Amino acid sequence: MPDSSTPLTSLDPARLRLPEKPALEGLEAKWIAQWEASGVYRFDRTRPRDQVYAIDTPPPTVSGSLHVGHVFSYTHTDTMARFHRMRGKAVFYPMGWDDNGLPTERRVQNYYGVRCDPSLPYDPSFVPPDKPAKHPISVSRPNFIELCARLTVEDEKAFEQLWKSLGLSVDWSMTYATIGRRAQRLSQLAFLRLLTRGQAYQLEAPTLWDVDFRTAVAQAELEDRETPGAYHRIRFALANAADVAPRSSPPDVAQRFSAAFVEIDTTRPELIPACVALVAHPDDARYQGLFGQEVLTPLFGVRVPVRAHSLADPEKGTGIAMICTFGDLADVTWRRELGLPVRTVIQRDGTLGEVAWGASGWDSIDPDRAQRYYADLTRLSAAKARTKIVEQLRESGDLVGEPRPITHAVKFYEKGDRPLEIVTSRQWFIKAIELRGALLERGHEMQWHPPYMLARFENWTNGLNGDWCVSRQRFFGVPFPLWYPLDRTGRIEYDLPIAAREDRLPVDPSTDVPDGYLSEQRGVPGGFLGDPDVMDTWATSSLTPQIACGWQEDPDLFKRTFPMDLRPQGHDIIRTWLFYTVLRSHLEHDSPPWTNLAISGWVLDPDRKKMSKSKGNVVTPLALLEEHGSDGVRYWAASGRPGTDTAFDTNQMRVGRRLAIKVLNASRFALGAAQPQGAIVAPVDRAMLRTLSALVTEATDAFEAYDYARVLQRTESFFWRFCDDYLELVKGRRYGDQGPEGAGSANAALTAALSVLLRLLAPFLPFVTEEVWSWWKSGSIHTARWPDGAELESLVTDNSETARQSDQAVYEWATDVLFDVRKQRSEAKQPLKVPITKVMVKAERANIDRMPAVEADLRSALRVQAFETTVGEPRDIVVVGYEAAPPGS
RNA sequence: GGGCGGUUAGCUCAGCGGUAGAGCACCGGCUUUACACGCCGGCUGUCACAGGUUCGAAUCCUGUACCGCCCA
Repeated sequence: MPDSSTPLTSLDPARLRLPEKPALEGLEAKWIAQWEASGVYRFDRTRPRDQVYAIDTPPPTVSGSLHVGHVFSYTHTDTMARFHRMRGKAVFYPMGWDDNGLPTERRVQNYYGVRCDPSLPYDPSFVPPDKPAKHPISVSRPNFIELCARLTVEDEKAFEQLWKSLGLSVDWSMTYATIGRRAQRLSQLAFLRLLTRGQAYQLEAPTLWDVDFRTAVAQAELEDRETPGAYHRIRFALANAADVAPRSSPPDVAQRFSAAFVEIDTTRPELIPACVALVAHPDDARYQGLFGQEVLTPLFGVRVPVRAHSLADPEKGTGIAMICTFGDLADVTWRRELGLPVRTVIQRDGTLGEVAWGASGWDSIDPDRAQRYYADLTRLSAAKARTKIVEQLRESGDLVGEPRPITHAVKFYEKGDRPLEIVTSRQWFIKAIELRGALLERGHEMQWHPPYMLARFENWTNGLNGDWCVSRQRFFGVPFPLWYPLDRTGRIEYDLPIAAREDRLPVDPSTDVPDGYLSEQRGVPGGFLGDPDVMDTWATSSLTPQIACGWQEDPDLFKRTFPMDLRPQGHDIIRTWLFYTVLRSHLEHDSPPWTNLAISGWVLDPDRKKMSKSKGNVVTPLALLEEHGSDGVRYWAASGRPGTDTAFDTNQMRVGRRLAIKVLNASRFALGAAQPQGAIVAPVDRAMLRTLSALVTEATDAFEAYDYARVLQRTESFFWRFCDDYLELVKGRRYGDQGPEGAGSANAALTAALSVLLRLLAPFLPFVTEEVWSWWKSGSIHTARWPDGAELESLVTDNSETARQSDQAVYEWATDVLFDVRKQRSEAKQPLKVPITKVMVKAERANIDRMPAVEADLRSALRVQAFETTVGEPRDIVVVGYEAAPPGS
């Protein structure tokens, strides 16, 4: 630390370099280059764990664009990083890029005009066309991933430039990418460890499924959307009653048995062919007689039982519902708990599949009739099939009344456009549900800033309804490091997965060959097949602490950085990134991944809506940085308190820019005539320094508590009063009005205050503070020691309680007089250059006694020729007159 | 339906048990030797509403309303 031993008041006139007219323009370019060259933000990996401050930076999605929301929250993190660096910690502050996953996949497809076909072999000589071809070119998964890597490298350069412009004090020698080789290796390694410990398993089960992306999705990726729909009242004939009628009776005959119908309400009538039972609440008096009986599905004539289950809601519709394969998650539960058969009609592409009515599992009392109706539904999407079946039901007389439109919450994949279906498929899962209690405890082991964000985590953890489905039927992602043997008939033996050896990772099972096999054996009986899926991108992102800290790669680094000190992130991804990272760390390290969580709010547009690209209200950050200066933009961002949503406000950026300019000018003043320096003896100087000392203590405490916004607010507020009152008050004295002793005191106090104020502001305004620091100090302000209150107080000889109170009272009295006289001058509309001839001061004895200590300062600051004092109350300060304006002015 | 946060000056927000605050906006004045990217001053409020606790409530408690978010 170059400056740590330099006394606060030291000022070497020989090295002082003051610009004529200081300006903010060009400071970003100048200091970014300087910082890079000198390596001020480089992590010192020789320091022991307790001297390290490790930050688990959110890797931004590179295929998207950066927006003000990023600028906002990354600035918060940077202020904290800078504080801890100045506190003497070795700050471990790497940057990751999240290039893994669907958004990149889509961007690469469009950019190069390719599509991924995982069945193709790798083509090492493949070169993408200059322009996308009319028809997409099919490429292998490794080729596709190469293209993803190529494009994301470009995106990452642009991101890095922007982050540097913003002044993030990241160590740019430590970056990682979530699709990079290291991240892939660690994702696969961590997965294999889970598999070994039985914490990952595969299962063929009903899973939430997006029919457009044709992939499974996890609970955390769902969102409810209010969607228009309709209740359809459908009648089911009692099977016994229907037996009375001829089997092929036309609808009008069946209607005669109207007493023998039960009516249900459904929003998904297209699932009637998938119906396996009806269900009502066991206590529902209306249906007691029906339990155990059978009914016939309309149109298809399938006998299904009526069952009782407590999950059935008597208040909903008619209180009795149909159970289908699968309409929603309740259907999945009912099927499992009631032991019902599976009758799947919805396929993975979202259409209704072929069914052979009358065949086993598709029994019907009238297969021909069922087939006739069903033929018109086959290959229709669920939505179209719904329209069609409503016509059919109306025609058959099984639709009671007309559909009643409603709006209801429907589950969607957060990136999807159509409602999710539930499809039975083989997927990999990581255990989570049995760990709920342990994870809640982990939540309590960490410090949350703000604390109430813990409730979000608890809320989510308590609401978990299944294990984490981690397999995705996509391409650009980390593949599962697994193959499956094929038996003699070519059947895949899922129960005997072949795991890759750890020392081979990362592997791509679509091109790599498992040990003991030849590549010719891929896909042939007796051979093998690679697992075709990739992992959920969160399965990689949930390992950012392990990736950044070098788990299983750099044990020395890992020991010095893990568990990390801080995870900063947005509250929108508590249930995903935060939750999964806690889960993985719990499973792998039996520890929370961090000690502190700083949760940022959102940036809201003027209509109080979240700023987002889709809403078209995003401002490009680069333009903002150019217009308001990086320090100005950072000022706005840092005014947003932890966890609080904050309005996008260019006005605040202007205020921040003004603050930065003020720092330049005030510094120039403070340093402009800083000789002679002497003992700090004037009461106002001592009072100012003690107030500043209290500010330092408060700021340090607030920063320790992650309340950076408070530090900024308090420091700014002090700084402005410092400029407007203190600087004005001592201006004449520091120029020598009252002799060398008075000047020496003022200059020493000014120098010390400036040194401290610059350092307090450095985490927020890194550019302007570094610039001013460079005028008179060696080394970077960003590695200078964070100020400390005791050090400031030590400049003042007498710190007795009496001296404190007395100096403070003198300072307050001086500012009272300053204010009263300024006000009268303003009301009299007299310019400052016109001297006031006399001010009559009537006040309490104590304050009159304080006059001599400040009178000379006040005379100079206010241009008062004389004060005339009398003891008395009430206090009365009166400007008696102004000197006549000089002739001709 | 459950949970969390919010409601303070025209706007953005701080204050969270002791006489209502800041910045911006607005109005008036001032070239003042650090700064006109500035300085000095002025105006602005049933602290959402209703109860309660307290000598005293914007602040603590209970309830209501509205806004936002999370979860089901």
